[in-house]
Amino acid sequence: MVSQVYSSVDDVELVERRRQQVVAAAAELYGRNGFHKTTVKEIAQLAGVSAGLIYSYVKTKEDVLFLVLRSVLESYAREIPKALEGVTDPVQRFCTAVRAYCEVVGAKPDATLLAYRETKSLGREQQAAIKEMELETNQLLIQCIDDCVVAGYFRRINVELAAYRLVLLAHGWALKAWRFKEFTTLEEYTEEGLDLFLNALMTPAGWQHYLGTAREVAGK
Amino acid sequence: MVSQVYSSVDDVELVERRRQQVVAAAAELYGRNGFHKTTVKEIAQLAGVSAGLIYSYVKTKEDVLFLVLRSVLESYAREIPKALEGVTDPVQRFCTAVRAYCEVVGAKPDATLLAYRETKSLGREQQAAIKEMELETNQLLIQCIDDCVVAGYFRRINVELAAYRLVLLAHGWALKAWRFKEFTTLEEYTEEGLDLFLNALMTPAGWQHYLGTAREVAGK
Amino acid sequence: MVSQVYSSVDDVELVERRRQQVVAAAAELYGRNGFHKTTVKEIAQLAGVSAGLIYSYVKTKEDVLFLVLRSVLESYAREIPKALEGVTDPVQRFCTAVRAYCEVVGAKPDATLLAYRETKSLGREQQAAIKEMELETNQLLIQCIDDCVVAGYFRRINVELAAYRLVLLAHGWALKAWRFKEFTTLEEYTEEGLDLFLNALMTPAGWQHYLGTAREVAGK
Amino acid sequence: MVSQVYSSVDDVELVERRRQQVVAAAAELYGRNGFHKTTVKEIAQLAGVSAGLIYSYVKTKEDVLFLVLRSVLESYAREIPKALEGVTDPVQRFCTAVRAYCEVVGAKPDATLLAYRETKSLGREQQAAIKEMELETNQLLIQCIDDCVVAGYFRRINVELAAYRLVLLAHGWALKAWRFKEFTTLEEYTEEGLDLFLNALMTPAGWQHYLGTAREVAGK
DNA sequence: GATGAATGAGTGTTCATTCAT
DNA sequence: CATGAATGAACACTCATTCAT
Repeated sequence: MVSQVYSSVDDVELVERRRQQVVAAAAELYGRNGFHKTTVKEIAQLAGVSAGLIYSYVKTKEDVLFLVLRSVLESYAREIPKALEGVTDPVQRFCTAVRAYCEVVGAKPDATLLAYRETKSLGREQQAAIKEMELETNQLLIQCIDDCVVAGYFRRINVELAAYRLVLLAHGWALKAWRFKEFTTLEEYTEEGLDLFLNALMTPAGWQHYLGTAREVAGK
Repeated sequence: MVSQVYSSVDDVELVERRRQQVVAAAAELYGRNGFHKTTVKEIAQLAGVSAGLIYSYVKTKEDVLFLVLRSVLESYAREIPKALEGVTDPVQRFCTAVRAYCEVVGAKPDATLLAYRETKSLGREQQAAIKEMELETNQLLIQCIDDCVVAGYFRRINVELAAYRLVLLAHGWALKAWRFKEFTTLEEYTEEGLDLFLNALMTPAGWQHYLGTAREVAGK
Repeated sequence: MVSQVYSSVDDVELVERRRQQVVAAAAELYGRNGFHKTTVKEIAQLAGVSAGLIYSYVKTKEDVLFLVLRSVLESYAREIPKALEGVTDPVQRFCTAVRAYCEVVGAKPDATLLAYRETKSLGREQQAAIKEMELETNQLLIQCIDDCVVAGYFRRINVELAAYRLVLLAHGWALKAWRFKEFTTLEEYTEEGLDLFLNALMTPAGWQHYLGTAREVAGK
Repeated sequence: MVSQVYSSVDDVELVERRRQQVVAAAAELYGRNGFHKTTVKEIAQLAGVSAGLIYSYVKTKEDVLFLVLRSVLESYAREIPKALEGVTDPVQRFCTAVRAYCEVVGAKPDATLLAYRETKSLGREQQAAIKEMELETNQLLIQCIDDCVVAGYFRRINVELAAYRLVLLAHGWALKAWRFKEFTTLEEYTEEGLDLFLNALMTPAGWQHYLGTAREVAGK
């Protein structure tokens, strides 16, 4: 389903390496000046290659944007599962996922902003591919929430909607970072947000369980 | 403080009328194709005027974007106070403000999206003017929250941060409307969101008061 | 032969008055910014009329330039004969004509420059009309020189060529005024130039006559 | 001191070649239709390149004009010293310089006219650079005249003013060529002009020396 | 006669993309 | 595989000119 980007070069490893060069340069410039004001030549220059070369690894200017956005979304899809590794308790998994998401976004807020701003600059298919990837990430959160619901820790709520609220919690940092940075930190923002959600979602049984595991975690 | 846009035409009423024409057409096209892919000629055509005429009411293509975004932000600043008219109870005012914000966003989600996507396409000064307007709107929410805190109905929390969470609640609908529309309604989204916040913010005294006024409101 | 400029207004006096307004404003602006960089609106504004009005007295933008240049050339054709009034001695007439030409040019050097720069911006016919007027002015000089030749005061030379050298003497001040002003005056420039020509043109009889009349003039 | 024109292409030889192409085409068109009426696309077409290419070798349309004018002024600065090579006698050097100047102007009268007409279309800096170059050329004449003065051949006159009169002699041909061609030749125009100046400038010692060297030259 | 809003053709300039070397 | 010169389509913006009022 994820649409591929054509390259005239066969050597897979080289393709990967060159694209990373280009994507890094492009991400930098897109963040600074936006996609439309960034020229292919500028990207080439910052990447240390010729303008023509880019077209050996990509068919259009928009492909570069797609590669950049894909790499952002991939980092989400990579980091959250990584953070969840070894965490088994449902509520802990939920909290961990939320924190991980916020942290990934916090590490590169510009990248998240870019996705909001420029996804629409892609062609239909690539736009769909990006949305698809976002849905996959969301699925991770949905799964976490659902596990808590099934375990009786969370109330029976609209799971997908709840997941989106968490996504907005994470993305919200990026969207308003220019203001937030003036009076709070990512951690405070995340923890308070998490607290807000736990208050709203947790069942009495959930609280009992949560406080128990929290004590346990603290006891280690 | 709000930066003005130059017009070579003096007749204030005419300027207003023509700009509305142009802004309406531009908003439509920006929403459909984005700011950069939208041609001044396309705007002129949709607005039913000549391309040259636009430049009698605006100095640059970016000015048109500014006028569009300004009209969006103005609708926020207009609708929320309007909804609050005659509402005196602090908690009711809070709820009303949130609902009004969500509704105004829900009425033109594309416009809100546009602000997120294209504000950065403006020049420094106009960007600042837009942010200024956003802060003014936020101030309305901040005031509502603060009144509740002062009255003892809300816990003593970081008021501005809370306001931003509400802003994100409202904007969130626009940001993810493409998905939300598939499984929920604006009203459900808003009410559940509001509920979530009330749960997190309200003091016991607040609840007591709230349930009282709610009964009263229902009793009417 | 002199091409006319069409006006939709009949009242001759009004036409004259309006055109003077416009020509004065245009001359000022052409001198400052050149013909091409000057817009009709700018001229209208400086002239204190509406842009549309200009087109009641003129058919095209180039007509305005033509009127400006014509007024310059007319001032030559007016001032030189005026200076010659009452002067009867051939050599004195010659000297007077040259001095008058230099003075007219010196009074409005920008106008002369304008003629050099922008005559080519006119249409064929108007260009020809301007050249025609210049030839008429030159004819005045030719006549003066020829009278001196006939009287035996000047050597038998190519009269028209000599006339052109005098024209270039006069125009030369305008062409290089930016530099001349730094180390000489119009009068010194003129007198030295005249002296140069007299030296080259005068016959012995001419000198004898000239010194006699000069003494006479001084004696008054 | 001479302001440079930016080129995005590094290969010096290629830049030189392409610019010559463009300058030749532009000079032709400027001479025919003037700078302002000449389109960049027209230049490109006549030069046999694409419109976009011009902007690899030049930053603005005005840069093209500057290159054209610079090449004209450079030809003056090149041809006069070249003609003076091997000529040692001061008066002969003077005559040679004047003749060379007239000849180089006569070879491309349109180019000289162009300088008069369009220098003002340049930006401040480039205008200054052109004037600077003109002053350098004038310096050549000033030197020649001064040498004659120092040698006692010429009277003690305002050397710079005299130089300018010679410049106007040379340029005069270009300015009035449209008329001169009808009744004289460049050579006649030049020689008569030179004669006029020699008559005015030379001392008795100068004449004696001059007639001697002239006989000598004729004797060869 | 006078106004100035409206028109729309025209142009300088940019930049994604190609391709000969 | 890599370069960068060359192309040419596209677009913002200007301004002479018109015409309804």
